[in-house]
Amino acid sequence: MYTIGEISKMFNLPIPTLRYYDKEGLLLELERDKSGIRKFNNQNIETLRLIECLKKSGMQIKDIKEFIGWCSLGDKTISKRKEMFLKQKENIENQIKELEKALAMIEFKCWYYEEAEKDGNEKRVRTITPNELPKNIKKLYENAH
Amino acid sequence: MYTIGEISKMFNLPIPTLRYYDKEGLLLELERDKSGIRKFNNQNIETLRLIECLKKSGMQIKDIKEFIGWCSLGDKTISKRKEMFLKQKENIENQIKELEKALAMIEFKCWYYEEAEKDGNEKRVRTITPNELPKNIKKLYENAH
DNA sequence: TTAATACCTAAAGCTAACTTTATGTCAAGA
DNA sequence: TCTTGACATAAAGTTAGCTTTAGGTATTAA
Repeated sequence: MYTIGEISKMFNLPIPTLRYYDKEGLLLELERDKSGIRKFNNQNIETLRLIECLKKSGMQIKDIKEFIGWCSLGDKTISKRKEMFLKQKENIENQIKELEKALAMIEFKCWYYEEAEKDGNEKRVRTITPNELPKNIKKLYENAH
Repeated sequence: MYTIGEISKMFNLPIPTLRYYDKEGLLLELERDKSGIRKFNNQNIETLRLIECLKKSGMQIKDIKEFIGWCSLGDKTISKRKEMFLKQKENIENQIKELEKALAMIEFKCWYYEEAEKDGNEKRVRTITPNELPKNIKKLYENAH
């Protein structure tokens, strides 16, 4: 059993954030001692790990809460929960694709400014047409557009 | 030259959002006609493409604005701009790594609920120890932890 | 000439996800 | 006994990034 301070260090989350998650209904099974102090068990830690993962993948608190609610309704919500994870999987895959497109653009810009820095100005590099670009840079340019 | 309505459709951004970007100083070189109507040229469109990319990669408006400011200061800010893109490149690479970790966790959960759905309950799948997991699933589990 | 449409501004409003503040309880050490 | 530190609550405040509202101008179509 862990106190809120210990969990705060464990997950690198401020104590008020943990209390906020609790208030929002993300930690349904969280117990208290006789004087009202929160006691986190391994189950709660697993839940927090999942919350961490879902948040990192961009899911909103209210949707995480909905999922947590389903969990507490037992076996009859298994399909719903599976569907949610399948959707979230697609979601993350799309995010990764989008980031990879952005990365191509940024890498092109890195090259661009590398050249400009060598020249001391942007004159030459600014007027290069896509066809004159080095092969690898051309690829970046195309991926970004 | 394009009107704000045309640009709105082109980028799939609401008109007020474009006006907001302008107000925030993200579209420094934006011209107006005699009656004050915004006229977007190809340069502005390039800027919007970059804004789109930087936003997609999680950069804040105020930082994009700072960068736009550097651009208007000419050659003496070339190194600064290069550094910004190098930092942003790392940033995106980290985001992708984080998303891949989250993806492993989510894929594990997909498998978990697939099994639970077959069984009609979570009993069996819940009590499987990491070592008993199928090889490919074990990998997901480990990547996620 | 009027009505619709597309533009304009300033300012207020909104939402998510915290974060801060003010106030209070409780247990342990000096 | 008193103070310190870790916990608690409710409620107000914060921030980013829009979005909506209210009111006005200018051009075109009937």
